[in-house]
Amino acid sequence: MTLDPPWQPPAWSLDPSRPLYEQISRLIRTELACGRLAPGTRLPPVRELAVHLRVTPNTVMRAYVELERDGLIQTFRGQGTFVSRDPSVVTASRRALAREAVSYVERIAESMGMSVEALIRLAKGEDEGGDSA
Amino acid sequence: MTLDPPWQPPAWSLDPSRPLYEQISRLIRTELACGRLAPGTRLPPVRELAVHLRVTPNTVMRAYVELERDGLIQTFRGQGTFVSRDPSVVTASRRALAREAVSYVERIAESMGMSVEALIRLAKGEDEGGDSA
DNA sequence: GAAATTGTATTAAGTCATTTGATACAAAGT
DNA sequence: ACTTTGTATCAAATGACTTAATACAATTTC
Repeated sequence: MTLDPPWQPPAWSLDPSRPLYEQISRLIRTELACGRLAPGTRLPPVRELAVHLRVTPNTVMRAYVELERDGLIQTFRGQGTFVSRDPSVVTASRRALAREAVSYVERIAESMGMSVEALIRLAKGEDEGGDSA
Repeated sequence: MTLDPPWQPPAWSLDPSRPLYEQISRLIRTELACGRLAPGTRLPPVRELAVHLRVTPNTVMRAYVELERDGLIQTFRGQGTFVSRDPSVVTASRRALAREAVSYVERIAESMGMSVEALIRLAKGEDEGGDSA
């Protein structure tokens, strides 16, 4: 019995706007955070994922290294790459992604001199003033 | 009577993480959006701002071109560069910045399979489940 | 009109991160 | 042994960004 494909990336979302290795690691990060990638799941071998994503094994490797540096995955020579079995890394990853995104809007909101809530309201279409009364 | 400095950038916030011209245009965009840069205000000459920011006139020019392409500023040879007098561009710029930031979090939230509100709550520290009752 | 100011255009070069491509080695499984 | 898989290294190509220098064009100022 041959090994069945361990996990397939959900979509072809690699664009040249940002580094490929970053997009790859972010993709896996997200899949892990939302539970579509269960703890302990085996990831595709670097060579295989490289072919699938049309990049060099080196590039996939760079993404894997980054993920392992952050404790999200573990690699074993000859065996493969696996999502960490520690369930806390999932929640940690969720938090990290959430914090990253939210702190981004917070930065923008602050530079524009408004609250995040106001920023969202503004984006959604309501007027901006607040002093219309 | 000599021309007094038209407008001075608020802070030295140029880092190598992103393109310089992008940071410059974003800076002006933000200043315009939050009203610190009034319509019709004259911007520093490319050469002057270049010296002030320690970059090449070319780089400042690239930022100005980008801003003019979006209708936020207008340039006149021999006169200088001015913020558009059209007050609607301010509100449009506000909206654009807000939309950009919010759509970013929306994208992240969606990829994580949650709402923006939940994402913010998660980032702020409360638990994620919601089934804790 | 001459000079200064300011925007615009062009060209060559240099820097840097990213990516490729190739190759070799190391550890685990069969 | 042989295959699979991760790891390491190196040279090269690519491309975006930035610098630097220079010249030209329009407007203001003298």
